[in-house]
Amino acid sequence: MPLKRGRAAVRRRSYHHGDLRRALLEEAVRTIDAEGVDALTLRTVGRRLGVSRTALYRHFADKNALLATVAREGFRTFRLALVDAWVGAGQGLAGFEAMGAAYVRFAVAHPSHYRVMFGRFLEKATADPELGQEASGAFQALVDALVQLQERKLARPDDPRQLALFVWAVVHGVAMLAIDGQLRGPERDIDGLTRFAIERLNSGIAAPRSA
Amino acid sequence: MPLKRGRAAVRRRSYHHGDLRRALLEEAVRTIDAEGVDALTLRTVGRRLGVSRTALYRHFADKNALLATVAREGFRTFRLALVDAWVGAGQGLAGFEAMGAAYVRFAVAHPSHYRVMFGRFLEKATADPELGQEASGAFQALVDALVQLQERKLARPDDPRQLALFVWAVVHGVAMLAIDGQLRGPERDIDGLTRFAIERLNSGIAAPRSA
DNA sequence: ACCTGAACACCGTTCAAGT
DNA sequence: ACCTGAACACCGTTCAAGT
Repeated sequence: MPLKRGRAAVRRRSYHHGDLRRALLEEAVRTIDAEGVDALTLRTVGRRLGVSRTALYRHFADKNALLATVAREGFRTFRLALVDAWVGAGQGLAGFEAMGAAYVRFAVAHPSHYRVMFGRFLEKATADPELGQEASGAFQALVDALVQLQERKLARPDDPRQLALFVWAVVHGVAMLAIDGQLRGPERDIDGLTRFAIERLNSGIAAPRSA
Repeated sequence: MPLKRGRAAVRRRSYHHGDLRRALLEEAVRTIDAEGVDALTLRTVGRRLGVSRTALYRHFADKNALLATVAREGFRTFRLALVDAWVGAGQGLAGFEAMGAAYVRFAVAHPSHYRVMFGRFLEKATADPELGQEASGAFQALVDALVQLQERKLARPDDPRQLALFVWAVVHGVAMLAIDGQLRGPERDIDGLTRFAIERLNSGIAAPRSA
């Protein structure tokens, strides 16, 4: 089969002195998003890139390190999506709502990737400090938004980190229920719950009128 | 090694005509709670019970079926814990708060078990309808409580299922953040966030005064 | 420097065979 | 009915060897 050989050779050449690390990462993300984490095997990734199944060890310590990097990159694009929504909607309460919607949208669009980012987070984070940093960055985007809301008297003057953790828990909870398939049947649509949650959330963290 | 043989024989006899299914289930839960889902291998479970590694297939279709049953039993004790807290605190708002605290407490006490219950729920649920029923039962305990709060004018007169989904998302979010190790460092203690979340939650779902 | 191929110690699952 | 043991097709990882 010269045709197949030829194609493999082309692939091979392009990574042989190209960025195999980058290619491995992208292939991993592709597999995870399409088939889930369990479907990710180092052997398959290697085969798809036309590379031996152990070539990966030149670029990552082990499979866990690969997953940690996948999670790290996930947090980076996640943060960008959140900030984009916040800025795009002109900040303030509208920005806050847009950010919440963007949060859930990201999780629903990339459920498996999202799960890698949050599942058994601690173990991966201690092994890869940069992952912890990226995650903190995403969280910080939320804190920043809340601080601004507080300055404009649009949110309660509680500790902003405490407030942010609460908000995070709410959207994280909605996202997890959504991607784990718990939102089925009547009155369990994701968008409906997201809107409702953000509305009730706003009411829960709103600044008291008497203040 | 006659001593070891003797002990194995005793073990063997007790399950040989005993309830191996039950024993397998309990051993699985024990391993999951102690070492996590990934550490659960059919071979180890069999070895620990002094039984061949394929004996399990007489009682469960496969490993997934075992996990689905583990999840199902988890939902049962989970529901009981929630109802206990609700009733024990005399229902009403105090009962609602107790139920929320009990929710997070259960997840923190059995993180791996909790993860099995909620992780990739849909696939397991469709394979095991009884699992879906138990999960719905736990959810229903929450709906029932909210309906009662509404009757006493202690909660907004929204659709109780929508309200329940929101509340569920909040406590599920707090629980997930807690067991995934995201609540570390200053002002990230679990109890503090739980209390804060329930308080803000109450404020978010409270009945409007003008009603 | 980067990659390969054989080898190792694990998996879940199947199935003919035992009692 | 219930359980076993060998066998199969998979894993991640290691390591000597190639270029």
